[in-house]
Amino acid sequence: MTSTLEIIQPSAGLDIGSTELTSLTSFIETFPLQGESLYSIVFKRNSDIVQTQKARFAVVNLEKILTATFAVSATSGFDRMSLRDLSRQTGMSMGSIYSCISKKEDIASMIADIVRLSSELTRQHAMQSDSIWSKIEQSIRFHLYASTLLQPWYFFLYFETRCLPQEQQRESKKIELDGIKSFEAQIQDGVDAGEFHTNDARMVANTIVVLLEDWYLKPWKTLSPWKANISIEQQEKQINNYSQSIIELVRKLLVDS
Amino acid sequence: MTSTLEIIQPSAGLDIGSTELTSLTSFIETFPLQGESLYSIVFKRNSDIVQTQKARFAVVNLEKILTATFAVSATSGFDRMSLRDLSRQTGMSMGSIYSCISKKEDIASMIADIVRLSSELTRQHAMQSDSIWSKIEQSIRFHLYASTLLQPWYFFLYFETRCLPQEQQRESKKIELDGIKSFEAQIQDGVDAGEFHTNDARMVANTIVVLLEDWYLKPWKTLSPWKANISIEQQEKQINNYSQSIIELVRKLLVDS
DNA sequence: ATAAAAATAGAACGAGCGTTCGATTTATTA
DNA sequence: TAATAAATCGAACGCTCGTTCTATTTTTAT
Repeated sequence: MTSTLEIIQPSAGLDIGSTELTSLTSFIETFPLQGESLYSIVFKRNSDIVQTQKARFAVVNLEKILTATFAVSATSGFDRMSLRDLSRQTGMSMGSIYSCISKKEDIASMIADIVRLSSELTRQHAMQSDSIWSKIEQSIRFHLYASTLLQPWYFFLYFETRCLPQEQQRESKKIELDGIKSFEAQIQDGVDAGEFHTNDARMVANTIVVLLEDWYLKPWKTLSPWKANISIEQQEKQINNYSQSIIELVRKLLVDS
Repeated sequence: MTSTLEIIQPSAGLDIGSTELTSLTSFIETFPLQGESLYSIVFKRNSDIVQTQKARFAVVNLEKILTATFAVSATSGFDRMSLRDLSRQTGMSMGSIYSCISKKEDIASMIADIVRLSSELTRQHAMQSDSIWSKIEQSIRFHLYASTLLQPWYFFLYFETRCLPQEQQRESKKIELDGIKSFEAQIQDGVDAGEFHTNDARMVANTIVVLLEDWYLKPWKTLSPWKANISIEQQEKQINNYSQSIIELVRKLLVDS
């Protein structure tokens, strides 16, 4: 059996479009990891684990399982969530659940896989920009958009990393470090080109990353009160406020004085 | 039985000194929540739970239990840590463990209690400064010092909040929000007094808080490579670097331009 | 409509959990 | 030093967990 870790082939057929992103609405038009196709992707990328053969059944059941996992484990944690809880919440029998997974841990692995894929897409998108500043700005925007649409997924991976096999735990840490390094490199490029001024590129990079994390980790902060069924327009407004706040903050740290 | 939550009486006998803090070394001289006395405090504050009567035994055993809890749950999480793990790690029998606690959850409650107490001390300390800027700077320094000495405690509470009873969960969230509000109010004071310039005091406050959290949450970031037995001098150096970085960052956001 | 294949159901199993409790050892007191 | 109290021990209990497995139902193909 191939480990989930190895199956990551982010560029495999997924197109993220090439336009400059300026709104959540336009992001939604191109981002592949959402709606029904999200669970189709989960199904395809875990075909070695999922015993159910017909996509029609698998996609529906994976959605049930993952949605219920987010709901239950957000309050009680993945370890405390029993598969009987899951069975109750989804209305599926044990047998059905176990035809989508081979063991409980698989659920966490599938989630981790999608978040890693999303991170990979973020990186790819940023590389398309030409100017240094635009690269930074687009990285921030794309990350905020993606982590908004996939909020429960990002949240889960952050808090339940310890439920993954060690290899995947290390991979998750690595992704965060890569994110910091990537911002740091871009900032350093700007400094070298005379566009920015700072003597602590890493600190600025790190600040960006923790502010991005804060967005999906703390929906309860008054910064972005996460209501159940908030309208797209309101979401657009909030996310624009926050991305503008981050971008202005970074500009102050890099450009002023 | 009194709930752990109600027992918090931070000012009860604990003196935190009144000098301006400028180094970890000087902090260590006055901070009460460290060394042996830390576990004496744990014992006293949980006398309604701990069945062991003689402090001589209780303090030693509480230290064993909590130390082992930090070690085991840092990698596998509190839920996965069985009391048999704990028994093996501490060399204590089940009976001994259960004379310090009445149920597993008590361990988490005791830790939460100390972190809350530490947060309360931080707030008290900051209020002693006279100038606005000094209040902010001292809050940052005190928080970094305290969360360095109590790193496993802070880390545990952040990741294991969900193991606590709901009432205590809410209390933990509240403490973070209070921290943000407190910084925000101080910044706003500065703006009103004409000392600072910003149109987003909350964003700056929030940035400070997430950077402070980052310090104890991510010891593996190259920012502060957390070695097992790092010398006090090295720790002093690292913590000074980081606090200077935060303070300079805040200064740029509030003072420049 | 019938036969084959796939999906679903839920009872059953063994392992490991948190917790209890009486026996035993160690410490304190007179 | 004997008597009492406190601390420690670890086997035992009941329960819930992840997982398995066979019978049954539903879907698909002929």
